[in-house]
Amino acid sequence: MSLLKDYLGKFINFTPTLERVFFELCTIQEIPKKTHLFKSGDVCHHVHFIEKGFARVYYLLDGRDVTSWFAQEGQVMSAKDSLFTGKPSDYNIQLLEDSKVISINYRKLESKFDEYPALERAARLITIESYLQLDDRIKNILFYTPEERYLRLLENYPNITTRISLGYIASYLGITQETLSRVRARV
Amino acid sequence: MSLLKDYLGKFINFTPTLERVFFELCTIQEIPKKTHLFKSGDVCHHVHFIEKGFARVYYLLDGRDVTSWFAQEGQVMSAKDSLFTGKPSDYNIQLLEDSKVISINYRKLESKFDEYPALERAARLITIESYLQLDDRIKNILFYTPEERYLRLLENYPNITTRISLGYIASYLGITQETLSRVRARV
DNA sequence: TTAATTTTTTGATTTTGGTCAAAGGATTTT
DNA sequence: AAAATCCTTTGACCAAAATCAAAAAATTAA
Repeated sequence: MSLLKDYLGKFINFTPTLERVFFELCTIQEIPKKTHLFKSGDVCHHVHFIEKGFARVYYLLDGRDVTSWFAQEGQVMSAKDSLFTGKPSDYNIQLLEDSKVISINYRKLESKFDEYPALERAARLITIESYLQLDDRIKNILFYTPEERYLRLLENYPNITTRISLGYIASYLGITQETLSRVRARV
Repeated sequence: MSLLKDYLGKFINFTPTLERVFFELCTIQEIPKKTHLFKSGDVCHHVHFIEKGFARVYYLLDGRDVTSWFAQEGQVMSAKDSLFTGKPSDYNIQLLEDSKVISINYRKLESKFDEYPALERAARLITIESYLQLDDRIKNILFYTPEERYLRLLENYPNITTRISLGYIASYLGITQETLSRVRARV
């Protein structure tokens, strides 16, 4: 649990009570790679925190498999389009390595907000963090060439090339794997 | 003020006290077109609500002017990359029509959250709305062709072509204005 | 109303990245 | 260890959009 406590520490000052209330909403699991934590079309009720391992969010559009997000140790992920709306999601979540995952029941968390405003504050701040990540992603897509996008991804995930296969990285960058292979040959 | 009250009504149940506290943070102004509400490099402390008119968020990258967001009557806009971080923004905000703008002091708003959790809740829900808008924008860019993106934009802003010049729309769609002109000729 | 400016369209050409296909490596399974 | 599968690279060709340039249309200012 220690990575999760570190992560949340940026957003909340845990009292013993708050800590107990929060961690009662969590379940921890060891899950083998390739497992799907979530499938598109379902409604998402959980936020997943990666204690160990690597996961991706992706979607399928007329046969194409497009990765839209990665999460490694110390990061959260969810099908937020569904989590925030209660509607079925466009996204899937899949583990790319054997992982240790803490899943937080977001519906139960929401139900604590009236009693524990500190939890609602943490949720707000984490939503802001998610917003800023998306904003960065859009800047990347709109302002930079594929080569620049690849280099910037490597800054955020220095070891991604040893952990994640080329095709997933390419689709995250919005290019084909052939193009990424050529970019890589150049740099 | 009535558009703003309608907008906020989706996120908060105003008591007379809350309403007074909130609207004390607001200033309303009539501002001529082409005025900049905000310039990149500055730190943003306000959220702007468009009561009347049209505005865009854009940034400049080695000479290119790229529009990243539009807001018309009933919508909010801000340089959120700065608003949420306190760092200088990459974005500019400019009015494209003579407008009536309500500006909300976000720093003062934040300072009310401890005393009025309902305000923090509204802020959280509006942040979620912003997140979902960005998520939609990314899906648009990654999944659809320029022609499809244009048609989808028209669904959200049916009258945009009569109000906003082609170049701004093109850069929002991630294409050149020549390409948009040809797309338009086809449809 | 005319002149000036800005916006939009059209054309020719170039560039970038996509597609299709196949070969080479690496990893996993039997 | 061999076979099978999966992942990555390379090549030839193609398509979409960018770029450069200029003309036409619309808007604004004089």
